[in-house]
Amino acid sequence: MRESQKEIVRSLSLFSSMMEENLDAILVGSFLQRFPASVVLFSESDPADFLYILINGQVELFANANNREGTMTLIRPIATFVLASALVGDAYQMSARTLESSQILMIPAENIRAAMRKDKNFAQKSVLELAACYHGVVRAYKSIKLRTAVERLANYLLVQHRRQGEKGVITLPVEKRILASMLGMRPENLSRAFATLKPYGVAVEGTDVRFQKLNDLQTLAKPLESIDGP
Amino acid sequence: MRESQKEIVRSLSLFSSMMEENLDAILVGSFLQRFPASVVLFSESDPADFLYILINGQVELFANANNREGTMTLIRPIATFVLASALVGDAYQMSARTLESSQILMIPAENIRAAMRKDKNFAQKSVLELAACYHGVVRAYKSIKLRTAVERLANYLLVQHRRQGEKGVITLPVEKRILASMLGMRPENLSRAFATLKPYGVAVEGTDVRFQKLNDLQTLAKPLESIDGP
DNA sequence: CGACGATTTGAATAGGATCAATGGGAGTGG
DNA sequence: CCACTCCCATTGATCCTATTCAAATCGTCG
Repeated sequence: MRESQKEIVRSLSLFSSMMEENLDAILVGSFLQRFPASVVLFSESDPADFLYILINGQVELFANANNREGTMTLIRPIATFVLASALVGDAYQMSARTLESSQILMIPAENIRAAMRKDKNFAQKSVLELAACYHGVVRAYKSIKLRTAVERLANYLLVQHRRQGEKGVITLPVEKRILASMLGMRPENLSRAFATLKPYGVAVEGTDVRFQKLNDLQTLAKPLESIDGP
Repeated sequence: MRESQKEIVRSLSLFSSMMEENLDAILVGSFLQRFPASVVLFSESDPADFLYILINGQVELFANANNREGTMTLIRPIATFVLASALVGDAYQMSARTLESSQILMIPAENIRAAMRKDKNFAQKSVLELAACYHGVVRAYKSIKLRTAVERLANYLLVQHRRQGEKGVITLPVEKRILASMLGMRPENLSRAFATLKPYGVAVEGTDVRFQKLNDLQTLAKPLESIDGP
């Protein structure tokens, strides 16, 4: 484990205030690996042997049932994923695959559990991190239960617009196929949802989306802080 | 706070191994209250001032958006709810209402946060509890994303059947109206879903449901451990 | 250039929602 | 105790959303 990698780990709030020796202990047996695109890192129900940290690239967490597959969430750097499973020590709840070539740090889950037992501060940080994860799924759950496909897309676009700096245009961070799955629809339906938003000033050009009537779009989307953030 | 109430709290794994003095400290300012049915305890976006413990009765957590309302989950005794919000100290993510007359213990959220800072063991237990909550929402999210309404109902029935002791008959623990909302459908659609399951040996008699062809029902439901539990 | 996958568009279908009407209990008040 | 009311549950008819199947177009990469 090189110093530079340790600094990356420390940049995460989960590890930011961890004592040096505990952080060193966590990183024993960890390894950084580069995966090409479209590699399955693990599958749901595999024993959760590692906590993952995405250093760069992009990862999709997805799930299968009844011959159907759905994107649960997307991970972008720098962030941990499958923290809950690693902390509890049971099986992964979702599968993961790289969407692009990605550098990923893998930390033995046992190290994480040991740290939780030993390091009070880390346990507290874990509580906050897990609460944030929980919050995120609850939002996604509300969104799919209470909104139509077009509303979900409209709100997704508005959230991205805010995150990307309110420039009147955004770049979709993933393939539309994946975006469709994340929003709980088929690719065909996403195309049609974009078409439905055209009268609301949404102009799609490849991976770029331009907004010409933000007020109209907001009126349609009816964003809620409890789902879409502040 | 009477001794008997303290014992109830201690019966929860979250508090089971907490030192006596810390438990006493948590319960300062807590109060036990009986609410009639259909009382809203709090609404999403209210500041999370309390951790709730349902002693008896039944509580529904629900959410609103766009004039629609949906049941997020049901709480049955004895269990805490809104732990994540209480631990983090921001707003509730869901609203809550009693479905029956219910006894509820309300613990000031600040006490919970103080305990997390002070009591390493409690922080660890909180991690496990939050991970379990997270797991639960992920299951619900998978279910609604990957299954049809009939499949969700079939799997719900099988889970209840297991929980109620595999007797070939179950009693629905909630009104069908609420069950429908929890499964992400309209009451009318739940009726039709039950009708669809009739050829699979599902016989509804009021709040009782009898199973006459469990194998057929399982074949239809295709239950998965990662969604429906072991 | 050629092949492959992603995206879009069209047509038909299926799954749920909505609207409307009826029946069935539970609780209330006379 | 009974009539009345209200809400839940069921059923039918219809509408709307989203999926499926099919085909055409576009882009990218080898």
